[in-house]
Amino acid sequence: MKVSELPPPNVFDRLCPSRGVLEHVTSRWGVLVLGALHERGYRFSELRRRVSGVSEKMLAQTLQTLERDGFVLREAHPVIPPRVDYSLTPLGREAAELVAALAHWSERRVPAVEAARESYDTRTAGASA
Amino acid sequence: MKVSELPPPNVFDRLCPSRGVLEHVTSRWGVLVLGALHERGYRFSELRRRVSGVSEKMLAQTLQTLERDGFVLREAHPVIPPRVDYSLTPLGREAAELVAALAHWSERRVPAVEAARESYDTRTAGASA
DNA sequence: CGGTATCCTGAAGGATACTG
DNA sequence: CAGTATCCTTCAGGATACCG
Repeated sequence: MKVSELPPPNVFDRLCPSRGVLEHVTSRWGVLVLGALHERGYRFSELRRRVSGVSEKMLAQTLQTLERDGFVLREAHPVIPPRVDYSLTPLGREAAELVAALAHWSERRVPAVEAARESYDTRTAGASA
Repeated sequence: MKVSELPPPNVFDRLCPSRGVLEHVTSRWGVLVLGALHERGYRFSELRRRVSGVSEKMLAQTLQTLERDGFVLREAHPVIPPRVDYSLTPLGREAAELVAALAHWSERRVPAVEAARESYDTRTAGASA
């Protein structure tokens, strides 16, 4: 007998598991952690400095989620003081490639976006007067 | 005289404008709206059905943000009943390409992620016993 | 150093009602 | 139909304190 026919994954479907995967990868800190680890491996505190603005709590939480999803490899070394290295798995590298492309695009397009905002604000100004 | 030397945009910097651009593009509903509009233009209520789970309020708010950033073109037709068409600008299409790639990747990798989660949960089970 | 546990606040976001 | 306005709830996420 054949395996049951599952509906094809569809991120636009609220209940599809792919929606959750996408949300983890595009989460506020997930994007930046993947982007950073795409450069190289980092220790916890290095990563905390690299991803400016992230709290210890959110970094730990984000790393756990990414590790559980199979994107991040966590290596704890039993030394004193403790040392934990984080890096990407092959699966995580795939995600990080795409995310890094988006990050670089955002950096490159800042001027265009700022121009669009100014234009929008001008057009919209006093519309409610 | 030359224009002032601005630091190169860097998403890892909490204060860099590119961080905000990236956050708009990767926001919960922004990703899906860009992904949907990448397929074709949509009317408001069509879009609301396409992006399952989004509320009227969040869809309107997301569209406004994306329009202001120059990603989305809004065309209101003065007819009764009202009709508004949304589509991507050239800039928005660039973002949507990248976002759509990420969305499709998420759909394709669901099995790998689910396997990783199961493995993680098994490894982790009873670790606190 | 690399976390976890607890508490607490603000902002995201849903439900509902109303309008052009 | 395509919103806006209002209210209310939930929860992401920051601050702090503590542990292995």
